[in-house]
Amino acid sequence: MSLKFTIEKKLSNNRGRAGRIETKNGVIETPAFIVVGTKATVKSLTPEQVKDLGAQAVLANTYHLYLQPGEEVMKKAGGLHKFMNWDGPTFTDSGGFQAFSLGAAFDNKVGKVAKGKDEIDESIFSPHSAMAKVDEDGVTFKSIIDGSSHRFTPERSMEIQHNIGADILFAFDECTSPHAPYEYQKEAMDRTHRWAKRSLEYHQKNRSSHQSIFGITQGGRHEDLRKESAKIIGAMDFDGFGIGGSFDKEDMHNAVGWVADELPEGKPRHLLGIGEPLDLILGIENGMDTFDCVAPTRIARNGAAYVGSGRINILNEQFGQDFSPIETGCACYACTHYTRAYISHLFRAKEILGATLLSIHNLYYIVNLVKRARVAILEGNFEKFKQGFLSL
RNA sequence: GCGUCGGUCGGUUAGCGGCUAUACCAGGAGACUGUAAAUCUCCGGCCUUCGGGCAUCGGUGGUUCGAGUCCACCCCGGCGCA
Repeated sequence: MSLKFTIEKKLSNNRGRAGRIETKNGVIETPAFIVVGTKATVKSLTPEQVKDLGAQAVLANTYHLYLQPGEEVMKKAGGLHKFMNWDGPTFTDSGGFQAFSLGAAFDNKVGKVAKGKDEIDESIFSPHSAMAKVDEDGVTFKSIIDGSSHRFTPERSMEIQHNIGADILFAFDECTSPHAPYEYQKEAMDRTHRWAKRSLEYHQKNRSSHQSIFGITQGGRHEDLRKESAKIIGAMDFDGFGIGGSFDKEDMHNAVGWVADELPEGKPRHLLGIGEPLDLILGIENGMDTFDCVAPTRIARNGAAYVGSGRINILNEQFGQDFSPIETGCACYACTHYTRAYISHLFRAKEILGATLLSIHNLYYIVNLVKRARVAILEGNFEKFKQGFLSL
């Protein structure tokens, strides 16, 4: 096993812990927010900017890099680190999320996090779309670039991930819709377990020495499924675990806790695709070590910035003549050099620097929120830290 | 002065006798959770008991069951000729 995980300190009254993941390409001090760089780039930022704002690792995507530029280019380039000039640990997601985003989510425009049980609507669920069809052996995708057909199986996803060459890989899974009925959640979960076994076996036979694999647990919003999945995946010989699938917003931290209790304590746990401030704090409290999420960079490109415990839309009329920083007191590059009025102007003028500056701020905000949680755990005042955040 | 083409939301514009007058941009607001996303949604004349109701296409008349659309005159603008 090429990855080393050590726990430095645990919360006395809850599941949270601080630790470190050591990879060939560097250390991740946990809990940590992993920045998403789907196509081997954190959108609108250079790797130096990503590093300077405090990020420790990036996560790219197998589906996207397979389509463009293709695994041969990734391999010839010497792997993801060299190709994108990222000096640090890297992850690749397996393409399993695209089974959802291009499948059940594609036609209905639904997210993986439902706002509450009242929002669940099984009538808008269908397991497939014209863009992604799941069967027992794998997923047939259409290319989002040119519509051509492509086939992912667990073995194929792992092969591509080996060629991309990240440090931490994810087993191929099926992410389902929060609107899927219980029966389908169970079906997708059972299939994900079979795929996990196949992913692991392929990986163990074919991996490069520096590469580790995380298995992904599923189970949607159902406690029995979540626990069952964590038990089964947790018993497999993975280097760490991803917690995937859909959630009830209000119940997410509970679901994460159910899973954490079943997973082996000595291996790292990554909460896939979760990254709103409160979700991060509750996730950490409930035993999650790493996170990734597109939200900080996506909402940045769309003009929103994290401040305090909420958000502002920089395009709002009131910021046009507001010459204060995005957030007073913030130490990020954007806040120490630019005003809301300037960034608002950049967005109105459709100048790309606006996206860059808000991305820097949002990533700094999120990365540092998680770092502060780590420090709080190490210093034994996590509860105070959490209450401080909640009172904002 | 004559001829000609045109005047529809802040701008550009569709509509060429019929039912709810288009679309894009600018403006206002909201959403975004393992990136289909520098994207998407909503608002934008007045009144409303939220079911709707009443307006509106430069102006005034007219033709017609019915006019942004056809006719007459007027106002304004572009172009051409004097």
